[in-house]
Amino acid sequence: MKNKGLRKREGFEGQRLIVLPKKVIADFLTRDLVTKQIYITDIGYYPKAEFHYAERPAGISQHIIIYCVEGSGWLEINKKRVDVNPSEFIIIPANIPHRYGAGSSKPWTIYWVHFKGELSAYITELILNNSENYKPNLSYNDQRIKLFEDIYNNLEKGYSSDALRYVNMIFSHFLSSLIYEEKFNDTDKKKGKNIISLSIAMMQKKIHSVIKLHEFASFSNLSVSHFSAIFKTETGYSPIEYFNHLKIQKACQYLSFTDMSVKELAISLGIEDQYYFSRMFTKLMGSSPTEYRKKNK
Amino acid sequence: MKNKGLRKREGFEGQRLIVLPKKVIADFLTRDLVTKQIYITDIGYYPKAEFHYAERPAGISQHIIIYCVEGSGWLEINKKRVDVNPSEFIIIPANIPHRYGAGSSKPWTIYWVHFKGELSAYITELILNNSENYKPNLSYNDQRIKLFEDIYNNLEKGYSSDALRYVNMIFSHFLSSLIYEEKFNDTDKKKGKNIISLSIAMMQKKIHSVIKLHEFASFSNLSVSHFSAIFKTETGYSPIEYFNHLKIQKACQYLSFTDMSVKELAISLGIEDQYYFSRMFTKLMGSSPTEYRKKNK
DNA sequence: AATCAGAAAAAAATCCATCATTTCCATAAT
DNA sequence: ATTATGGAAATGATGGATTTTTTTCTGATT
Repeated sequence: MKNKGLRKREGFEGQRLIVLPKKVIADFLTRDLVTKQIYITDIGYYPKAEFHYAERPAGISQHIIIYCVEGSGWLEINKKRVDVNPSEFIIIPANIPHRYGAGSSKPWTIYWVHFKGELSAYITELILNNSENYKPNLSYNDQRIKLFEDIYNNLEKGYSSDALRYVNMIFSHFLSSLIYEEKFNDTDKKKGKNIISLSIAMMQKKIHSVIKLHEFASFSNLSVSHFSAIFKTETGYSPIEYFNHLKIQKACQYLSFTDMSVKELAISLGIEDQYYFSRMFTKLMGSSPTEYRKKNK
Repeated sequence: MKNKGLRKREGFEGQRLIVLPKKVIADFLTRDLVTKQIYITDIGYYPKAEFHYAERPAGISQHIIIYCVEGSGWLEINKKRVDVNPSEFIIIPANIPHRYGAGSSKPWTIYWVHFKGELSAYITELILNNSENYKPNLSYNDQRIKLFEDIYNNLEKGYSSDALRYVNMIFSHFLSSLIYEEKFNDTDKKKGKNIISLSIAMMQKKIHSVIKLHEFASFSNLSVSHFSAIFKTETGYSPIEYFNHLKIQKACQYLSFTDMSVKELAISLGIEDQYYFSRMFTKLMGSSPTEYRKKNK
């Protein structure tokens, strides 16, 4: 790593890389029903890839995905120059001229993979749909990296048809995570975290009672004014307004599925004054409670 | 569940099931390049499925996979009777006459899925290769169940083309785990071999504490200098640098998915000085912690 | 070849200070 | 009940100076 001033293509301390043999590609990957859809041809990891540089005036026949862990780099494609920073991906479609390289001050650390197959162009396109400037819109997720490492580790063990099929099926999963960010992240993580969603959960639980604004506020350990303010910016509604919406929603359910009178209904939702309830309902739903019941029963 | 003596096909307390609408199958799943390879038509979960019973004298056009979590059941296919016990899978190829049902004393709890697609017959065959009596040779692995639940949860949210592609690409991963048991289980097990991956595992476990270099070294029974040296050649990073990277990655997750303050975060990662943490983060990720949070939330 | 000890050089951690930004409350107006 | 506003307090970002730890290097030992 001491050849300052030179651009190099391979050889970094700690690097790992696997290039699938031509024979394996020809004999198995392009023939097997599973792998011929999508298969990896090369995969690797370059830590602190000083002077890393690649120039391909005619592109290559594989699609390329690069994931930058650290440091920075750049990509030049279609006369566009794209900076690449930590926790960003880039995708380079097959047969498109391009150049890329590590940044000079802080060279990037990257995972990369080349792939082909009958479905590859289509998938690449889907990823590009979720991208800006060849960078998919994604946030950090270590599950994605685990998939990558799983792939790498299995390939390292050899090229049995088993391993190859297995690896490329996981690769599908990996690719899907680039196409559909939100789904990939959604699983269970972002529930019950912040003050606002906690408050909303509380509203849902206490839908049958009267709760004053200051109770919500003190539940959240915030002053009334401040609580109000952030609630509004987060949800677009002020707290009580939101709470009332929930109540009206509940009312709709009761109207459709029970025979409760409007008065009973109002009381069960903690709204003492049935007339007030009726007016509120009408204002929100466009029709009065009984009208609504007629229409929806 | 009180209809003793009767065999029933649907309806168990706590059951979950999704049947993809015919229209979705016809309009999207069989047409999209990705999904037409493999797509799910039905998926579900039946807890304690008392009197569960299905008889299909001509089979059905989808392949079926059933995973038994608890209790027991049986399958009759090709004149063979197969007992099904906890943590076992069974696979039933399309168009083969069969019957199956829950055991009478301890009825099974099952996950199940029906699938079709151009590749489905081939995949089914591969799974059968790894099976005895229609039972894939597998040991318990909860990652597999997680994949299943991920699939279920995403389907539950709707049938957008995004969700459908995503789900069926994970399904690929799931299926591959049935074909290649050893590989699927291998991921973390084989890590325990060399000193470096042991150290990294330790880092991951102790991500919340301060650990000095000499502790890592003595943990590995190596001198500080030697440990440092081999760590660097293997990973491309020096030990503490690597450890810090892990911490920053963790920080990214917390920033995206929680409302923890930067100070709390720093402390939770064993970095007493929040200012130092902030600087380190910025240096590595290119943006300060709160900037990062804004961008990725 | 693998390992260690020791020392110099490099980098990381700590501490302190400063400035910018955000959060928060009290008050008043709507 | 909600929104607007000003000022106080807390939090966060950044820089420099200093101390501590880590990294790297060399040569010696097993």
